[in-house]
Amino acid sequence: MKSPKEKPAELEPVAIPYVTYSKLKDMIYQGELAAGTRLVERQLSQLLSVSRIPLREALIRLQAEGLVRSVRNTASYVVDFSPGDLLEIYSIRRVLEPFAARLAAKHITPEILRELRQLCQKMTEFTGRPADWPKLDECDYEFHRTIVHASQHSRLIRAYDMSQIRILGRRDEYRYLQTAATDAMAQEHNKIVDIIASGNADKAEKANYDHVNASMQGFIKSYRLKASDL
Amino acid sequence: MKSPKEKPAELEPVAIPYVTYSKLKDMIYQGELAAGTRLVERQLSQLLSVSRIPLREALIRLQAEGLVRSVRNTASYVVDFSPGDLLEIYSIRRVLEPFAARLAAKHITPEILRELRQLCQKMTEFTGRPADWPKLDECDYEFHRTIVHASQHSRLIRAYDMSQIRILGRRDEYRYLQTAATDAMAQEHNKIVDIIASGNADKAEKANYDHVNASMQGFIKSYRLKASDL
DNA sequence: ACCAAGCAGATGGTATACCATTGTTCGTGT
DNA sequence: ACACGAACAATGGTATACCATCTGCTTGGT
Repeated sequence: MKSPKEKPAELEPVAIPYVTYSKLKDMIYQGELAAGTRLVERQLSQLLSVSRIPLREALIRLQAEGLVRSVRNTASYVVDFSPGDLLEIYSIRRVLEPFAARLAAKHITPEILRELRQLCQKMTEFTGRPADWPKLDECDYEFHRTIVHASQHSRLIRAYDMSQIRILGRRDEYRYLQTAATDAMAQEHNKIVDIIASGNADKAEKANYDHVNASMQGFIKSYRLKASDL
Repeated sequence: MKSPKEKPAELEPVAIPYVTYSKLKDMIYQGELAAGTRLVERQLSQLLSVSRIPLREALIRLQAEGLVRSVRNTASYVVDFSPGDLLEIYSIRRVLEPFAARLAAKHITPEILRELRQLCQKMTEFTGRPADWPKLDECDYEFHRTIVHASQHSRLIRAYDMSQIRILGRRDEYRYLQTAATDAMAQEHNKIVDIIASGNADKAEKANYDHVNASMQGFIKSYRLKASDL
């Protein structure tokens, strides 16, 4: 029960540096802070109504995560992602996600399963409608991220979260997506959930590999990249 | 050529927060800061002759890297690694390193190759001598880390560096190592280098997988763990 | 007209000081 | 004797201020 006397102010139940970090991260992924933007500390701290200390902590975290690049005694910049970077991201996904799917198949719970099915359902609302493809990509990211977290493998989760995978949905390379491809993607997601639900680790691993690989090959084709290095 | 007039002091050519971070990291991996140690900021900053600001930056980085755990408004502690954690580390190695070996086989240069052979050579000095097995483990780590860096895959490198893989050499679980096993390990390293030198990506991937898997199985056996989850 | 040196403003880096929170100890009342 | 609470000590969190460095512009000389 609450104490009868009023609490003084209940200042900030969550840590200021964390919300600052989250806000900046969202601003970057939402494109509000475009690639290459110079991040001026005093300016940003004023914008977010915090002082420079917690702001700097947020920047350090973003730097560790590879979203911000800092030049000593000069400035920090929002990193830019080249097609080569995106290929790197696809290739690391192709390594991490199948393993995550394997573990998820072993640790799956009804709650997570329900969450995954909801994300699948939500995704079907956006298929076939080009205008909604950014939302579809966000949905795609959430789906795979959920599987990774379901792996309960802390280092795998950290590796995943530090790989800027979410940026794939921020690019306009979904121009290679065809209406049919979005439907296929949704169906593949359903298939992956079914396999995870069945507990078959080997099949889950392969299904997730094939799924990512398909996206990656589409991306390569769309950008006419050479994939021989990966 | 140097300027004729004396430079004032040439204060700190490298960033203070970075050397602080490096020093703390080494102290943790060398066991100088044991698992569970409470890290008191004022105390540590005095010990390392820096102020709290750069020290805190170092702590933030270590926290992001998973070597330090911070409790809000209370303290930071050096993390402790359970056998389950070590198993996690082996399992993530088994995912990351084969991919790294695959890429290394494609990007290998004579310089890197020479470095790898040197590390192999250095390792043979320690095989069969139980007293030197900690050094051998450090050598082992350097070897695999070099391959990972040779992959030239920035996200893979970051994932690897954030997975506390070096801690495997800090544990005393090399009690499962037999003299014969250390020789086998050195020979496997040589074999991996040869395969990478040959440029055969598939074989390099498999060789590295088998190598890590062997260590992992030895560890599982030694600790009587169940490996079914991984 | 162009280049270089230096000056001034902007900005990141760090030290200090103060605030907030937590944990502990000591004292008081039942 | 025990339990509760109040004050204090220790310590992490943050704001402010100052220092160092970099940048760009201005000015003076060739």
